[in-house]
Amino acid sequence: MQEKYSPAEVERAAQAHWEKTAAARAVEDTTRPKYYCLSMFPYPSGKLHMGHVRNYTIGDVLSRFHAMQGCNVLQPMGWDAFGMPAENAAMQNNVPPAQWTYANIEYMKSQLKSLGFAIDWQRELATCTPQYYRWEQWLFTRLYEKGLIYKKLGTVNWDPVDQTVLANEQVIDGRGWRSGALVEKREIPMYYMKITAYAEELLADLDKLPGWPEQVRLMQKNWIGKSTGVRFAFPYELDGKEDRLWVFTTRADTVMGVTFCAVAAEHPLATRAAQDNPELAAFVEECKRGGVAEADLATMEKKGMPTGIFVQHPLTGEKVEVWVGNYVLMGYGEGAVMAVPAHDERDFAFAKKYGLAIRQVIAVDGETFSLDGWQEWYGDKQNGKCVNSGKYDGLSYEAAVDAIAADLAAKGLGEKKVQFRLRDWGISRQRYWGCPIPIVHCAACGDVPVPDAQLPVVLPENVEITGAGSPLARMPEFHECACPKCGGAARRETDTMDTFVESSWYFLRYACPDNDRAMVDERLAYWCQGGIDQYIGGIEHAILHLLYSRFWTKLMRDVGLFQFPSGELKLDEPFANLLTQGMVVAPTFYRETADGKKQWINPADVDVATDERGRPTGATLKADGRPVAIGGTEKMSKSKNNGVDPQALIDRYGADTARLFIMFASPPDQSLEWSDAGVEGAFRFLKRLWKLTHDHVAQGLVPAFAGGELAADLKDFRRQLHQTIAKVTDDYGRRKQFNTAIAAVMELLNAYARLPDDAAARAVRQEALEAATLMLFPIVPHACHALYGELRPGLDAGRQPFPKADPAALVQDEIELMLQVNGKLRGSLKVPAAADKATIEAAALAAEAAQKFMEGRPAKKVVVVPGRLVNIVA
RNA sequence: GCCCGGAUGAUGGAAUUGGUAGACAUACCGGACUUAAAAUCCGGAGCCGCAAGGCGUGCGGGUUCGAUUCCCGCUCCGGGUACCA
Repeated sequence: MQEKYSPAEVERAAQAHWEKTAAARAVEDTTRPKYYCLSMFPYPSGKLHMGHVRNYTIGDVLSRFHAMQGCNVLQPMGWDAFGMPAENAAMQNNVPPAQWTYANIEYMKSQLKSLGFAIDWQRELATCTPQYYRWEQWLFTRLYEKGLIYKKLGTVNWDPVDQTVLANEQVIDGRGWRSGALVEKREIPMYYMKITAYAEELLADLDKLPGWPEQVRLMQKNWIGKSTGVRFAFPYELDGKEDRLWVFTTRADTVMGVTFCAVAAEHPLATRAAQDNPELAAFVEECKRGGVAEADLATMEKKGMPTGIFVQHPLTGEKVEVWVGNYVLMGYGEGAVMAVPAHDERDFAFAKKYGLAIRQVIAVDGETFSLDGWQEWYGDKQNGKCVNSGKYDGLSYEAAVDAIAADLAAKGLGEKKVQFRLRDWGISRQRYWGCPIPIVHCAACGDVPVPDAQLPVVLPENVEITGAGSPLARMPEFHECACPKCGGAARRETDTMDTFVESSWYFLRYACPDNDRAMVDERLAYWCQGGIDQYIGGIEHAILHLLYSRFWTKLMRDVGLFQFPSGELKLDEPFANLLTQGMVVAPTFYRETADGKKQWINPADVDVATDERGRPTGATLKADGRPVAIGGTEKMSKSKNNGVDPQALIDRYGADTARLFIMFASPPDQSLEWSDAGVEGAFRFLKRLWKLTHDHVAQGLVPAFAGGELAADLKDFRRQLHQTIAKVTDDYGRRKQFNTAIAAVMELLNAYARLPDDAAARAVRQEALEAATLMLFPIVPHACHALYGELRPGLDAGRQPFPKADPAALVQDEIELMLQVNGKLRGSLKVPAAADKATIEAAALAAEAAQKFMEGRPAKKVVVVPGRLVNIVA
């Protein structure tokens, strides 16, 4: 055995062995329990970053651990290959997106391989290949025919200079990122998926997911946002025609306090009023400026202007003026809201600003209403009672809502309605690098889905990206086509799909990536029975990706795709267990260019000066020594250029050290501020493990301890060994917390190093090293493969069962209890493990430390916590 | 703005169900080995205090024999906010 630990050699040999034995190949096998361990597939941005290493190491640890527990493990990997960065790169470097993407995939795959993950590469898929996306197009046409996909207008960010639609990320302070032009809202036709038709089920089924973090279920619940309210109308007459202004409210109990209504700039009433009011027309135009991101809309200054149009209050008949408000959005609900300034904080601020009437209709006992400022209780549903509300006076929230809804219904002006915050999913993108939407537009036949025989609609790969409009729209060879129905000249849809669509079903395709006749086949029924056993990915996907994936699984179920000749796969929810890893965050650095844009600089290219508390005080660019600005600490991303490439770490210390270090740095669900301080420690630990094994092996192998009498110190050590096995098993299996598992093994090896250097200890040493290498194998598989091979020549560490704790070794005769007086730690006492409560109490009261701090007072109470402590209250 | 998290020594973190706060590491300090250094090994260390002891888990309150853990109110940091993925 080599005396020195040399990771490069060890890792090359272990990887060659796994390659030769096809160790990671997953084959359906009904004789063993399956364990489908899925990590979120990466966007091929160029290089791996630390977030990837963390994500995929967690997946690999769980995969390898479960394989050692006897499971048939599937750990696949693929590429979320469509997306915007490829187009940006194309503009910057003049390389077609496909070429850039495939080159990135090749490099990142080599990085993943060098990290030694037990991935079944035969199942690799990339979403940008027609072999993959043809099935997405195929399902699209099915859903279109079922009415689950439909067309309507949607609002987008429009860059008037580049003549293109911008992503929210590309709108910076209301301007286009490249042109610097003020962004406008524009309404364009888009395809929508009817996710709202599944809102009830998506909400209810959250209860079927005990293996998900409560946090994520709560976020999804709030996102879906089920609320019961009242949809009702304000009647009005305009231009000689009678009509109704519809609104929705969850606070129908306050309807008597309505003093005005507000509509979106695009609302028909606003459009009509603007016709003969140039000032209002200008305001409507102003409202259309700016982007569509919710965060911007919610934080901007609320502005409004009266339309001069009045509607009738549905209960009192009173005249209510209609305003245009920049905070009301056409796409949400009715595009109009009722305003009750006395009991809604936003309406209150608006009314104060424009001097509109504020009418109190809710009172809470002991509280005094004032028009001067907003108080929390004004919106209180729990304790409020109606006042100034005529016949509704004195009613509680629920009683008032019921009575008012009934009265509105009697007049035919409204009814109770369940409403969701969740909106239908707009999937059209005016971009090139995405899956083409399989629709043909025919003047005679309308929108015609592409027939199966003509699928896939292949995305042309040799294109030039200019950043202005969609290249597909400029390619007649792509969009000129014959109508599948009538054969006449027609135009192919040039929009592509949201890339969230590809990531909504890739995990099902891993079961059968090679099937060119069907989207999924029977193999799905094997791997996905009961759901995917473990899904691991970043918490940033808690809502969108996970909600869309849940939705698509239900769609595929309802299209009948889970019915196989061998039986039906019952699958309502794709992911049985979810581990959301915390973000790996890093500081951002930038310089402003002459035209005021931020140029992001990688942390690796920056020197940071800190004060004595380690806080950054300034930063300079390594290349020129001149200062750079320090931005926020954010998740590692391509757009902020703050990703840290793990390659330098792997090259210097090896994959095992990188894996060990990132697992030891913090528990997986916690966010992690990147710093490589401590990498040396991880490397040192592996060197130490190597040396301890070497020194033992050099004295000749002995059989592992298998029973018999031991001296007290060896007995204690064995107890620690088996406690460690129990703890590590629990940490890997139930807790999924790896830093504490590593710490426990470190402690074990610290104790090992203190064992006496005599013949009696050798069998225990053998037992401990075998167990330690197997316990660490899931985290540092290369080193442990080599070490175990030295300890047990001819045996393959990865194929060994995980060590089992021996209950006999865990037995303890005497235990130590902490001794508290009045809740403060004052000493400890040793008692027999079997001692009863009375014995412990007596021993505690007699203890010197207890006597001293009781200062002669009698014990009022003695609390005994078995196995832990005694607290004397004196 | 809204929804969801987080905050513990100089640093990453531990304390699993309300029961020894600071395990295990990093950095630091001291010692051994060495001509010397690196590597390695051993030891020290929350803060205040000579000690006895006191204080201490972002801040302010509360519940409890006992609170890092539960409740109420804040501050700051991170994630999401529907076209970044």
